[in-house]
Amino acid sequence: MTDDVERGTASAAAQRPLTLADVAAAAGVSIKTASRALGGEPNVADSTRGRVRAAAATLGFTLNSAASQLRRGTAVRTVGLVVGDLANPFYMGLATGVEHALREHGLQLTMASSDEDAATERAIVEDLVHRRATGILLVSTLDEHGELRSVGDRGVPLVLVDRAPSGIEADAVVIDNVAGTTDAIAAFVARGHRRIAFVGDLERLSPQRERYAAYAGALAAAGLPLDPALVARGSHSAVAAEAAVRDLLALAEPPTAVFTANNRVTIGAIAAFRDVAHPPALVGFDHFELADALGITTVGADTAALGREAVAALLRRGDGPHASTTRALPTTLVARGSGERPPA
Amino acid sequence: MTDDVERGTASAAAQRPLTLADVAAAAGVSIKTASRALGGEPNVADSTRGRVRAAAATLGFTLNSAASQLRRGTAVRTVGLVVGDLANPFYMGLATGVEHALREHGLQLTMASSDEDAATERAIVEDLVHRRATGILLVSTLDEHGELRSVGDRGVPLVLVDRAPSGIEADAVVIDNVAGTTDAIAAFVARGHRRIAFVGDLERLSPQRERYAAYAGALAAAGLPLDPALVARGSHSAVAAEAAVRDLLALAEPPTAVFTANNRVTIGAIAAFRDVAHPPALVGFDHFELADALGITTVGADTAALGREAVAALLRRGDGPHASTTRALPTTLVARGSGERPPA
DNA sequence: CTGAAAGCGCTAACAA
DNA sequence: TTGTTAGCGCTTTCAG
Repeated sequence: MTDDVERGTASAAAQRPLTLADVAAAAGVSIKTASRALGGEPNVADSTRGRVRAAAATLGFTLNSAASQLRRGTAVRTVGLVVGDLANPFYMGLATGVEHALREHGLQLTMASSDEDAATERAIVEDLVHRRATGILLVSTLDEHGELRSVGDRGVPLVLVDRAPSGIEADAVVIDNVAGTTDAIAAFVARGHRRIAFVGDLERLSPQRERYAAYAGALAAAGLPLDPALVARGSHSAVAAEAAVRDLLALAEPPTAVFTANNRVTIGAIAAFRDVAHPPALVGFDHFELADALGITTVGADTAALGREAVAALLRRGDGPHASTTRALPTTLVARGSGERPPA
Repeated sequence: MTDDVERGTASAAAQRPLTLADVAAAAGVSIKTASRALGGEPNVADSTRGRVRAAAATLGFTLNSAASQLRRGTAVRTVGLVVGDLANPFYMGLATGVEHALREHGLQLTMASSDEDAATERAIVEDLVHRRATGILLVSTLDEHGELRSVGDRGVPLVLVDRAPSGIEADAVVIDNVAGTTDAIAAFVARGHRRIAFVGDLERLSPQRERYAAYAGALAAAGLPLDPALVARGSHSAVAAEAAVRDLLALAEPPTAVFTANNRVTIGAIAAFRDVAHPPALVGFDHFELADALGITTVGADTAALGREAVAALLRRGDGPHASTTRALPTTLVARGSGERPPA
């Protein structure tokens, strides 16, 4: 090791971390005065403040937030948003709504992705609790949320987003999946479709289960049979969904209408339809920016509103204990052509 | 004070924040043993660890990361990614690449949006510096980056992403905007286009300036005049871009080809073309998921690779000082139909 | 307006 | 395996 040599050089960056004491000494003031000057407190002579700031800049010093937080007993108010996939536009709309709502309350957002992995989710949540976050908004990848009780027990408000709580009393903000799906299937039925396919994402995700159940229910309500050959679940990527839809199209009796249970699956269906002369009718769950340009009929909720509601629930919880609530956001069905095609 | 009275009540939530001492007392061990048990250190009897954990759970205690961080002198290694718009898929691809690269190095990601606002950007960066982040990846909304010198001076490695540094020596990872744009315009020219429009985002963003300059250069190289009527800059939303493109289409001599200088502008152009029988050729900068399904020719870089490169640059910087580098990622032109339409 | 002393909650060092 | 002591860097008293 050549540490000593390196240490010897005069100018280079400080080896020992700088503290307020160093700045105070350099500026010729007491530690407390330096603290006041740098912390933006009043009652410091302008000249003193300038001298301290200059010294800090010269030395390359910055306040240590861990120390000030410890002494103050209160952190910068920060809310954590934990999602499953940073590349999914659904979460991005959510994040945008969350951020704007937080900004109105002077709260900071810090966002992390669990990559739909339970262990990663746990680590992220644990870190937020240790840091005494002002709150946590969680799109949980867990099947069972009992373990999350400890979050609230340790004083950090938690709101589950998009996925309904299971095995726990917790605030949640979700989408009215049943109404949305029922509307979509009913519209198909009204147009005379009788062979309506369902293409979904992973079954363990509660919105997917709700959408599937609503699909089955809507068929039953219309007196239509639920044909297992027309059901494809578990496509967690657009590519997988595309393959699933191709399989449906290759059936001896293909569906005349396809319901895709989230945005990724819808993208897959669009890809699968590309070279098909007379594709089935298509309605997808989740709105997306290019649906308009593509003429794709979608049903879904306002994701930014979902984010705003989640923040509102969090702040309500922070105000004091009360019964847990689950709010379901309404969906709208937006006709853009693909969903209105008649049976072949 | 009525502390004694309050303390006397049995059940309710603690008023005074809990500390390790409370847990240690409840578990009948010393503070240090409690620390070891909860901190996951070795050399604690399993029975002891269990007792301490149970006590902590009962009391609703969790370690205070500010205190442990202060004592340890080192935080959880966290990298901050600051982007301008959480809803832009370009940033989401970037975030995905960043996250995966960080995960390989055991680093955590925390992400925040400046909303393209300079003051917000400053506040976020300042907070990351105070928290002694392991590094900052910044898509800066600032025109001039001189003020960011203090970030590095205070010991936090900084890498500028997507936008070239100005007025500062700093590591940066950008896209080869000149090559990408030149390729796109050259392809138009090779197909016989002579009236090629440029539709861009805000001029103050350096990638936009580079793309515009490359557009002008490519026209000159082909011996074509730069017609100001065919240039529309400053569309920061898809809606604004749509209007700009409509204006171009309404010209007495409309363009036969349109180059859109980023993904948002491309979306606007697609919308503007919707009801047009014979739209001009279109090439857009930035790849996007639905380009395939829509048959839109795009030129762009791999955004996930951009994120990985940014992390690599950050870690290199963290290893020790060296000359600043700017790396430009190569672009590819992907023909999907819209760009290959001949002049009307 | 400025300063001295105390201590926030935790963990590194050293015992035992 | 467990306990004792000291102190991380800052801000809060309380005095000048």
